[in-house]
Amino acid sequence: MPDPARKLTHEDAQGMGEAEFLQAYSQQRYPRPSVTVDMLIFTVIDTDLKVLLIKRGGHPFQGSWCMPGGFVDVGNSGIDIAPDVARTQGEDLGVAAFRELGEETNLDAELLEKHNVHLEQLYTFGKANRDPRTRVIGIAYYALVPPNLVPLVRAGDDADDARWFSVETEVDLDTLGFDHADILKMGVERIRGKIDYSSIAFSLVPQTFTVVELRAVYEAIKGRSYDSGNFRRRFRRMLTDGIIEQAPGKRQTTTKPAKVYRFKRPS
Amino acid sequence: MPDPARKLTHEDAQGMGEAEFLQAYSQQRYPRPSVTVDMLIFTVIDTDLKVLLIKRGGHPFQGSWCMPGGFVDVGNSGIDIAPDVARTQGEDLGVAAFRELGEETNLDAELLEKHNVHLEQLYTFGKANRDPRTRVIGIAYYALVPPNLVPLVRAGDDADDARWFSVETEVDLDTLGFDHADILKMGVERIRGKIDYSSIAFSLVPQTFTVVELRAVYEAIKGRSYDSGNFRRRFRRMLTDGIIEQAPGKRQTTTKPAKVYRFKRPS
DNA sequence: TCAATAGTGTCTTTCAGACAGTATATA
DNA sequence: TATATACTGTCTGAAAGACACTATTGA
Repeated sequence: MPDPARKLTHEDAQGMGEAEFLQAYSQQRYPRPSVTVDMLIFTVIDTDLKVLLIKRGGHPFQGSWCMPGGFVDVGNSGIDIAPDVARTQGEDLGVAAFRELGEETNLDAELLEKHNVHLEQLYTFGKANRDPRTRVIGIAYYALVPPNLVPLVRAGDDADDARWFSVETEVDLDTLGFDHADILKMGVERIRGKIDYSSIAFSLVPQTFTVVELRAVYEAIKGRSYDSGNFRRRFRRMLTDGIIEQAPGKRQTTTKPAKVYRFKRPS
Repeated sequence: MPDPARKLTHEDAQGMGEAEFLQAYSQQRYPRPSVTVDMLIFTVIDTDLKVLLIKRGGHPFQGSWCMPGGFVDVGNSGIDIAPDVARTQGEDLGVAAFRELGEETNLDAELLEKHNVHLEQLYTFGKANRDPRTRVIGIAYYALVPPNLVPLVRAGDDADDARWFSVETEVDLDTLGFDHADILKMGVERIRGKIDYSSIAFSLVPQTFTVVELRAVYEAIKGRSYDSGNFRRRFRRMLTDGIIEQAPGKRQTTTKPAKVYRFKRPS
């Protein structure tokens, strides 16, 4: 029987059955990194792409603006426990991201589901020394919050530790903590690419929306203007293709009211 | 001074300077997951997309075919060391993937560089219990190996523990170990999408190639045929756009020899 | 009735698919 | 000279950019 605090050799393992092997394996201790989910939370307000940042209260990067994030719950993996205590592996990665999203925005799971808040894995950042405390592997996720939920998010002009920043005009990439400038740049790139061949744009408008509102989302994300007529033609195609449908009611403005539409979610 | 084996509270940390905080922090112990890089190694041979799989020698999934992979070196993070020993954080994530690629293919770094073997992060798989031994976060990378390097890879009909499998006709998704079927499916999807707007196809042909050879790569990855004339037109456009250029020599066949071209790598 | 926004139609270019056809090497 | 493969050209339709134009509302 090998020393449980040392690595299992191939020879050790050879004669064991699977159950016995797993028992022996659980006693080992390898160096392991910390793992976090880092949340890139976007919205579009007034043709302007915004990201939610929080001000760090503690070291390191105390006082710097950062994307929110947190550790993944991995149960009792990798720590010493009594032999008769059951091993648990904690929460799925996507669940951790969803939980963090809820905690950081102060929106409950039901609301996030109901408004089809889009949550998707972006990339995993794992350079050594990206966190001075210890080795941290950070799995970045991005979320797209529709503008009508923004007033419910715990972040505003009053909160001095959580705020929406215009990606274009307010974020200072040079002073973001950790490697969060890299994460933000990659996140913007990703949604810029993805808006053309996916339905993520519909996650950044209210449940019913006008042609102009959808166009504003495209313009905010792409950072360019779209010809009104040409965009309408694309919109009409989505209508005939059954991707969207007209919804009852009209959007009241100061002048001519506009028809509203809704996204027909693929079931 | 807080107990170093317990979590630092916000109050503990409040009065410290950054250096003192980092010192106190390093003494803590949180549960941490294991982290691996999982390698999806592709090539195209005879208009057929192939993936490199290895047969597992040990538990779990003993005898099953799997994608190769290995643990990320995280230095001495997260383990108990004497206070006077320096903390190290190990290797970058991308470096770990490159190292694993070299180890699993038996190709040295110089050769991988010289032949522009493409290596890119795919996705991070982090469901709880995806590995019965302990909580494992697996960062999947995919590599594209040009066919002329394939004879140098330690994997062939003779090796019974490492082999190239046709993704279409030979891989049995139902018996792949762990969640590797999911990883493979996502990898194929990714290169299918990416071949249209990136230059990854050039990583799957020799340094100089004919129109037909490049077309074969497209057909293997997309799983469809391309009209010869239409594909040539696309090819001509790449030529006039300066993406590729003609190379000296011709490809000898049984009939009319074909011109060969090379990819002009953006510098 | 006028200003402002909603909404339509046309011309042009680019590019992909379908497919007919020409050119040139070897056997 | 036959045939296999390399390579070119034409017709059509889908979709985007540029831009002129009409429709409908509130003030």
